[in-house]
Amino acid sequence: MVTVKKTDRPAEDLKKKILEAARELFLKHGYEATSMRKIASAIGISPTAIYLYYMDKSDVMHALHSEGFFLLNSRFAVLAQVESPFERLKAMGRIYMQFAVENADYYRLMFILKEPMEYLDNHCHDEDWDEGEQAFYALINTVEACMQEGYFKDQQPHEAAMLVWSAMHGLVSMHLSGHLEHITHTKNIFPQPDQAMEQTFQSLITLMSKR
Amino acid sequence: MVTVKKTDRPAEDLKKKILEAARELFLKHGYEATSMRKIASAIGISPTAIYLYYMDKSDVMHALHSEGFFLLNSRFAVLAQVESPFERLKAMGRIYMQFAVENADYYRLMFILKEPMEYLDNHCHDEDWDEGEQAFYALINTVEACMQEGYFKDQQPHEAAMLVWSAMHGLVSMHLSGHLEHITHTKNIFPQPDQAMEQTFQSLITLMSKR
DNA sequence: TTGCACACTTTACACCGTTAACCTATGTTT
DNA sequence: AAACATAGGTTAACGGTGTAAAGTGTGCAA
Repeated sequence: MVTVKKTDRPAEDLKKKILEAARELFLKHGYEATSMRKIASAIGISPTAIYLYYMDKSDVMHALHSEGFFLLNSRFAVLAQVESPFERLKAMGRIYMQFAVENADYYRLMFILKEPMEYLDNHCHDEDWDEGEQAFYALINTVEACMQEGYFKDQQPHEAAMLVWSAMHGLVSMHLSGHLEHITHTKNIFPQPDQAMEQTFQSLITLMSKR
Repeated sequence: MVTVKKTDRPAEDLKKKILEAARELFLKHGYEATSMRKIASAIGISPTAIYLYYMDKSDVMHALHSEGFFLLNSRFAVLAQVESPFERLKAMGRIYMQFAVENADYYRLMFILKEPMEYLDNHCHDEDWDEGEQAFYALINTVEACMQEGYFKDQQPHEAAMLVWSAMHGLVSMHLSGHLEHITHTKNIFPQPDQAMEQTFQSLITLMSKR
């Protein structure tokens, strides 16, 4: 028989439904509020049925983890349009920042929570982080191009790239954790506390602009 | 009777014992592995007895949170010896980095985990974060002094200070989460992956050195 | 002696991730 | 057709979590 089987893989069908339910719960209520039991009841199956398709909770979350990197890289795609290296670097930072704010839970899963990282360590297939590494390579290349225009003098490309990433991650994660707002709101340090992240980002650009 | 009562405040005595047990468990096994039941059994009381002295788990953890800030500020004390503003800034960064590495769990509790922050928001006594804000003021002052020597040109002190803190926090938290090592080890980007954090720190100093 | 308040325990509830055992419908082999 | 095997679930259970409510014993005051 050569006809396409309707129910070729009902299994994979349920796997998708599980992931969809997990994503919906995760994006609505965050990591910890997304339990195996809730995922299961959302699609009307028993909690243990999930274990037929995923090894454990961290495996489910890892699937979302990968989705996040795909999303981020999709956003980075527009950077190909930006010719000037330094402008590209700035745009990259802005996209990164926007992604983190608009997809806070994804960001936490990708860069802050340790569970997906532990999954990678335990099940040791590194190809899953390829999307992440790919983005980092793009950053290094952009930094390298900036150096040819006189930026980041006396620096190594990979070190400068890591520095930029660190600064952006630090800024963004302090915003997401509430520490940034806590500091900027309680005392009269920042004239416009609401724009603390934006202003700090500008400050980074100013610092990097020096040649 | 004017004699000193032996059991003047057995209550506060037990409160201390609870905190000691919590600290020991926390520093040995981390936040999540420190449960109310384990704390209780460590000192031979029932789990619910803790609730006579602390509102909930986040309250207990908040006590350790405060300890962490006290510890960090103690380390910062030596900075008074450093006269040169820029040298002081560098030393501040190094101390911050060392503190994070040597007291990873404290650092997570202070700057990454959201539970202690939620406690502050819910129980709204801001004086607890004073130690944290104090440290940030010290950073602003140091940055301001650096500016008088020509550093951080075209920047606002509070913005530059926030930038420095963001960069340090980003660097340190990516180290603690394992992301930094993951990136630097898997591919041959960094010649000496083990010193990735140190080298990125140096890169920050190089960037800040420009006047 | 009675009564009461304090300090703590016991019990209980509603969750959690995960394992092991069980069921049942479908399809295949004998 | 009858027996069997397997896929694709289920139910029950274990050991854990934070926390609320009710119960208990002891010391002290009236």
